[in-house]
Amino acid sequence: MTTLKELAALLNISISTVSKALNDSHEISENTRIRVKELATKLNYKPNRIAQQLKTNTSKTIGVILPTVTNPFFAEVLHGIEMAATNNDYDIIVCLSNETLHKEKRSLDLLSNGSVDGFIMAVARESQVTKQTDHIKDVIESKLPVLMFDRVVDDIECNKVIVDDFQSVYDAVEHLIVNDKRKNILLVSNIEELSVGQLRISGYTKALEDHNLKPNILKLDHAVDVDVEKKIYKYLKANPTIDAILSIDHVTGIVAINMAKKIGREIPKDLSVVGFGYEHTQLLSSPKISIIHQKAHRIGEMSTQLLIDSLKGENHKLQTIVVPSELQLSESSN
Amino acid sequence: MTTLKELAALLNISISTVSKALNDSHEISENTRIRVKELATKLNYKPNRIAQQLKTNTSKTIGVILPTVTNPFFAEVLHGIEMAATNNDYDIIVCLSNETLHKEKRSLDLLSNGSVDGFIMAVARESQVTKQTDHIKDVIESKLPVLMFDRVVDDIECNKVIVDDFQSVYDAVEHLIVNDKRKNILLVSNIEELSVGQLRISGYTKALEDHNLKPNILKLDHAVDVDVEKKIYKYLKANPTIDAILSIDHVTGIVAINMAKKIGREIPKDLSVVGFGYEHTQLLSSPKISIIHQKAHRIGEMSTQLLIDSLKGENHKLQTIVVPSELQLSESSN
DNA sequence: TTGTATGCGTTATCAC
DNA sequence: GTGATAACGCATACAA
Repeated sequence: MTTLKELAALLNISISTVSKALNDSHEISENTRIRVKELATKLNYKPNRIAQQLKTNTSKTIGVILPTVTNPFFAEVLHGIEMAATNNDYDIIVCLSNETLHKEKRSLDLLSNGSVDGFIMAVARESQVTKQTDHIKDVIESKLPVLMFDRVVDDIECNKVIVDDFQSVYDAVEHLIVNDKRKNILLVSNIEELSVGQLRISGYTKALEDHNLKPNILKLDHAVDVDVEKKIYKYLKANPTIDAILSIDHVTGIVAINMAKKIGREIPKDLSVVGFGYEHTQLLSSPKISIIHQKAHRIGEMSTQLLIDSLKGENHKLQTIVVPSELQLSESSN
Repeated sequence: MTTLKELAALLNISISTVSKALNDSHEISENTRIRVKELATKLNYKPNRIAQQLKTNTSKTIGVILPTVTNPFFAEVLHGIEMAATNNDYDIIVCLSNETLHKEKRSLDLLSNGSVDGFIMAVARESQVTKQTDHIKDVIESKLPVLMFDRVVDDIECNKVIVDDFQSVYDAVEHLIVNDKRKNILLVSNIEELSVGQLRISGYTKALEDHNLKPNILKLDHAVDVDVEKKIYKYLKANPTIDAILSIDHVTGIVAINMAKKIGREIPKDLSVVGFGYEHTQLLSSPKISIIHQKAHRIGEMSTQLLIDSLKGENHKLQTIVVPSELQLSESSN
């Protein structure tokens, strides 16, 4: 890699002159500036990022800590983060907690040494369930800003970007009741221990209450495996009065459609199915599932922008941004 | 952040003594070493990573450039990369090319300034289609090692980790012919312009040739949208003699199953369906699709290990590793 | 056993 | 308009 020193030596001028010339300092003469720049491009000089970082004590890098990236929600969020970061000339270092406390802790710890200027994270399942979040507080106390999205710790004060989990489910359920005239709505859940799961269940329960209907919840293991099919199949078979299904994750809704068809129930005639979903979710089911589409990409973008703003000191008051979801109904034309 | 200087000042000893003590140098007395370490842990001292990087001229960071991360294949590869990197005490900086040449170029360029010690990448669609790969060659010439996986540029010499695209499809097709007695196998393709797509098509064509059958290819736009359903539906309707479908991506196979059911074809009785797939792919279809399961996670792990080995100078000869896929048949028990 | 000095590549302050 | 010098935080060769 070419350095300032090398350029200076070749041009027989001092390092500082080269530096200034490259940075378009007014002190430098037109002549030398051109000479310097020519040689620089010729030798493909690039300022050493590490040295700049040491000098300025900022890394222009964001640490991104995700529970997993094989879940399409987080993948899409990551996409949004990457775009926004790039647009602001930030890099991202990505760590995956794999839903474990210890990996999350380790990642925060390892990056809290100047590697990053701040963090964007969604809390690992284990941390959230066991309510162990001291490691996150430590980071914040060490003056490294943390932005939490989606899965959020209530008693930690920091910028947050969340989804309207309660409201979006409430609205979807209400739509099932009012528009589709459903009375027996089953909720299928495999994430009831997460903050988002609880919010979604609350939205469901409240909507039913408000319409004097009673809730009906089928809980599944959070490890999504083949058993899911069997359990849903059995349940639907045993409860033929179910006339709508609300899945609060992005896969059991599709499974439910497949199982219902197998039993011979007509969709959407005798059964409405709503799930959470993303880009291609609807393409994978036939008849089409209705989805609560979380704007994952947007969540990533907003999180990044909010963190970077606070990094620039443009935003000192902490805030919580709610990104609304969109209810995408299946087109009955299918 | 605590620094060596601060520790030294508080202990009234020199910086280098502190440094040596923390690094367990034999030169330092038991006594001071303990004193130093105690204070260090008390003040939560962490060596400034940036300074270490500048000093040692290595970043212990790998640049990972992916075409996208919402495709589950790349998401799973990323997971593997992250795990292997973490195990080797490396960080990863992730950039997404969004399948474009210019973003890929930009990412390589921006990180080629000391930010990373090497790259792991899968070539963007645009770069591969237009055969513009000079930017990659430039990086390699600048002595930054590049490892390419999955989508690979033949005339670039570097370490590579690829999938047995040709062979796995060949085997799958042969299985359809020999075991399932299929004679009219349709290939559904939306990635025929990618190297991997071409290899998969070759495997298909060759297998048919070897059994004196004739190929039959349905090409779709690579933008996966609702039209896919209609096209597949129409085709199946118009060609009732089709008795097997091979999808060379991870979504059109499921769509094909749904459309075939709609037409009334029985699976797997009169129609076998094989696609590419990952972790949860099979869960999303009913009856189960058979999948060629690429070991995406393993591809990520091996890529990372190979790159790190070469970084350590343990591996000077370039190699190409082929990671075999696994044909996962649908259990007819469903 | 401890301390001093130097350099990594850059930027910035100050003197010439 | 140019250059010498210091500093960022750390590691290490060398001196004491």
